[in-house]
Amino acid sequence: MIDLKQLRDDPEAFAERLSRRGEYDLQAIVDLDQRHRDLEIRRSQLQTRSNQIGKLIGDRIQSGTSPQDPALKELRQEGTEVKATLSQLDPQERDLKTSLEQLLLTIPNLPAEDTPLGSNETANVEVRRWGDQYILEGKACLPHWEVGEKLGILDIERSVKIAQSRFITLIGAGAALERALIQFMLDQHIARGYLEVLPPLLVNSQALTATGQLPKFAEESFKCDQDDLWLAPTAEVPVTNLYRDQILTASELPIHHCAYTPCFRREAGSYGRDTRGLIRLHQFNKVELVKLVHPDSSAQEHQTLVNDAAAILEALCLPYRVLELCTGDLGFSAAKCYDLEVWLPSAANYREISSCSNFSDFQARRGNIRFKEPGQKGTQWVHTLNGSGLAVGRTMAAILEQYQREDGSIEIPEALQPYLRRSSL
RNA sequence: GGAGAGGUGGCCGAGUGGUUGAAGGCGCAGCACUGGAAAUGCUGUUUAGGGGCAACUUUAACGAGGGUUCGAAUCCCUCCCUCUCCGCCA
Repeated sequence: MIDLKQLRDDPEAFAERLSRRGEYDLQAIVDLDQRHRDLEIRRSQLQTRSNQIGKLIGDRIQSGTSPQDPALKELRQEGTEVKATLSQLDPQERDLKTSLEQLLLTIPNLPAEDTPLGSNETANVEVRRWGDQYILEGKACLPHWEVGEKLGILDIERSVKIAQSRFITLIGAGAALERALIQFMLDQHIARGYLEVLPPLLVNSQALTATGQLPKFAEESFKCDQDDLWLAPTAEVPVTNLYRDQILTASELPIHHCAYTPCFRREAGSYGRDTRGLIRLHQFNKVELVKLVHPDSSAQEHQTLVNDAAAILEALCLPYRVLELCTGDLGFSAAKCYDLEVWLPSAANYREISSCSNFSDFQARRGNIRFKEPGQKGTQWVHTLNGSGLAVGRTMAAILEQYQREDGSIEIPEALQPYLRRSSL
């Protein structure tokens, strides 16, 4: 949620910053806010009078006046009249407030001051590369799904029978490899101080609204018909919402969580893209990193988040690059975002494997997640950040290609061997 | 699914119509005591919105919504959620 006061105080500056992302109608919000406040002033003045009358009558009765005394009749009369007016203004004000809030929920986060300008992914900025020495140009390489099927470790066709396209079944060593990757990633993150959680995979509308998937992106998630429950598109949703409506103390920050969960996405609008293999599935496994931090340290926490995700790729000797997303390519809730892209030999290109975002106070406002500085008045919004650490299926894809031998067998990365208890597939 | 209990401040927990934003405790902050700390004592400590340069002021909030009343945390209705027991299932 954007900061309404910030918009009110300097609409031009606000509009300029937001326009770096794209076109949004702020005027409707400004107008609605003005109307709402005008009405609130009138309503609360009347309410004051109503409260005074109640108090006056109470005081007189306390000091001995009979409740039936005719002197009270006039006051009662006025009270009734004021209340009648109030009963008209009240719902009007509430309607304005609701409309205002609904509009506010559709406005994306402001990009950070230093987020690179640009309207689409071509303007993203490469920050660094790692592992160039592992990239073998011109290496003969089967795409991971072909190698996988040849080895009998993944089954795409039969998965369609069970569910539909974009679902996959892992078999034998494939299942074990996926499990080993999950365990390996979690162990790495836990060793770096992240507290593991295993949250519910179904989340309610309030939770999705807090992290920003609702109301605008309802078609991206699977919905349960009978209940107000959705299949979580990412662990970001349940883990961040652990803290919804909470007031933390400053000393509890930062909070670092890691979580392995399956993720469910409808991938509406991506028909025809990445139709083969492990890259784009309706259900995939992911280890997620989630942070709740003090605003003062949020930029630094963002850097370490990226490093913690990248550490997995380095431990697996998978070449990658880091992109900083431009304003036009930023996700709805993000103020700043780095993508990690892993090298996929079959495509001879980099492919997103982690997205590390700083949401500043945007999700905290929507989810009402605050903290208190001991001894100080009032509360502040926490900053939330998260990133994949990593997308497990895509990691598996990268390994099946990067570690592919000429005979089609797969070498197991050294770091993973203790988990899989074998050195090749 | 059947029966019962309950939802109050950062937390626990009192409170059944009139200065109750709400006793008490915990926690937290300040002060005193101490070489320093613990313990102890005293004092303070809800949040959100509006108006105001500010001091300040006003409104709202005791699960949610509605009703009764001049006045509701307290009475009535509806809904939601949690817990316990029974049944069923993993």
